[in-house]
Amino acid sequence: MVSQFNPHISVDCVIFGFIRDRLNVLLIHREHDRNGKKSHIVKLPGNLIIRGEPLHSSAIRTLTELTGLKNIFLKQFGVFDDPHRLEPEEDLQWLTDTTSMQIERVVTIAYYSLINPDHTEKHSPALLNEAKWVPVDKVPELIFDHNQIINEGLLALQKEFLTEPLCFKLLPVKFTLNHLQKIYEFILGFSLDNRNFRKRINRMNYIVPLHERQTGVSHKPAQLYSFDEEKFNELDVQHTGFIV
Amino acid sequence: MVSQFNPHISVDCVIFGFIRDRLNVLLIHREHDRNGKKSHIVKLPGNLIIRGEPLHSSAIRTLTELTGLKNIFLKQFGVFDDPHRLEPEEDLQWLTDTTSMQIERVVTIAYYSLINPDHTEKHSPALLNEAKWVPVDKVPELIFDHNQIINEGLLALQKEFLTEPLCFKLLPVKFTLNHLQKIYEFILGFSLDNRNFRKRINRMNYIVPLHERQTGVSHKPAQLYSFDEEKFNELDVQHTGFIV
DNA sequence: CCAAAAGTGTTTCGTATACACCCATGT
DNA sequence: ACATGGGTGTATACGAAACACTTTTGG
Repeated sequence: MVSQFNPHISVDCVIFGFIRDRLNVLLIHREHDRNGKKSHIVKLPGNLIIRGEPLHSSAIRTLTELTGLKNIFLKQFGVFDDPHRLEPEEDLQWLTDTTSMQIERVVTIAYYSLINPDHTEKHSPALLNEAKWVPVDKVPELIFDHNQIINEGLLALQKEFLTEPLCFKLLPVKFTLNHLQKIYEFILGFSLDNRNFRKRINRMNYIVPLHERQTGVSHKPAQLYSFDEEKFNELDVQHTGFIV
Repeated sequence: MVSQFNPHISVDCVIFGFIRDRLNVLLIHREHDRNGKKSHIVKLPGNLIIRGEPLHSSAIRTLTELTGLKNIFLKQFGVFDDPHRLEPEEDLQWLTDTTSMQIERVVTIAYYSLINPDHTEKHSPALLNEAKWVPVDKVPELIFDHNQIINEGLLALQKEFLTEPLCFKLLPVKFTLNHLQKIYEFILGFSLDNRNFRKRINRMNYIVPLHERQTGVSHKPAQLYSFDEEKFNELDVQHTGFIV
């Protein structure tokens, strides 16, 4: 029987979500028994592609299984092809065991994805079992080159955050300006002046104040805003330096 | 006998060079006979990778064979994986004929490269025969999805041109400011005010005037400049908006 | 009334933009 | 002397940066 998988190419996803003022990544934790020897592996969500499957579909498949979300933002940011990336031997063994395939070399295409964890299907079996949110600055040692993939994904994200309106993928539809600012500060790694930040935002007519305020907070409730994507796209200005 | 090639993964290179105020791409022209039927194909430089070969090495191999250049700037910008990208049938036939391999599906990793055509080995056999410089706005119909690859490479180049000092890869070591400006204008697709452009350049202490001027031109000879990469790297400023 | 976060204005400085003419060289 | 591209200065306007206190709510 010929396997449904293409054993030469895989897709890995770095899924970012912002939880309590910190950027987190979704990681898969798995126990593995081999000849009675137990090992615990932590890895990025991802899989060998199915024969004839577009890479993008493979990534979507992985994400939907994990989060129950449709319409996920995905961005291909790199290719990891080191011929020795599947070492050490025991990690490769895990892969051959779980796929039951002879694996020679796998080139993986890496995507990052931005989601709002509040929107995920909290009771998806994957999220309850294997998948866990981990702050980006507390990622443990992962299998293969997955630590490197996260690092490069983060760099790509930081770079594109400067010029594309990616922040709204991490935010709820209705958000406060301070929440927006926190996301920028964390991802760019430096802090912004609150007054100047708000002045910049006010100049952007595609970030629109709603007739609505926060509720249930024990302090002055903040004005809620939303992102008007249509208005944003109308401006065909070159977005060099979005926000900052 | 097992082929040396990995029939699942290839590398294609979009090689840009600036010739007479225009951006050009290096394309491979090849005649192909099949059962007495001749066809003429035009394609990007690129190949199936060799088993166990890093992608970057494969790209370098292709480029060095073509241009005789060492130390070539290469940037991976995309992955082309459409399961049907090798259609139509006759194009796929060309590939199976020339590789003598059974080809199922090939995912290609695309790189762009920036070179100064003056530095290429003019008498390299490849440049004399198959390879030809073609202005980017006059690229003919290419095999497979190679037109799309060029288009996306150009978009990636335009984007990165705004934030990285890529221009110097296209220029000779000693260049004039007007030459630099022409490159920006062509690649970004709009024109720049000469006086304001020079003012910006003057503020960059890593673009240094030499004690040397142009010779052999029938007009006022221009001041020559060079790029001081060390000085540039010392500034760890965020280069949002390099030049423009 | 206290804690906690929201929200607000002014000044200073630097850079972006717009714009038109003279200069040095080869032929 | 003319053709060709090289090279220069000023005035205006807008946005970036720096900076500290008052407001509104829930507990």
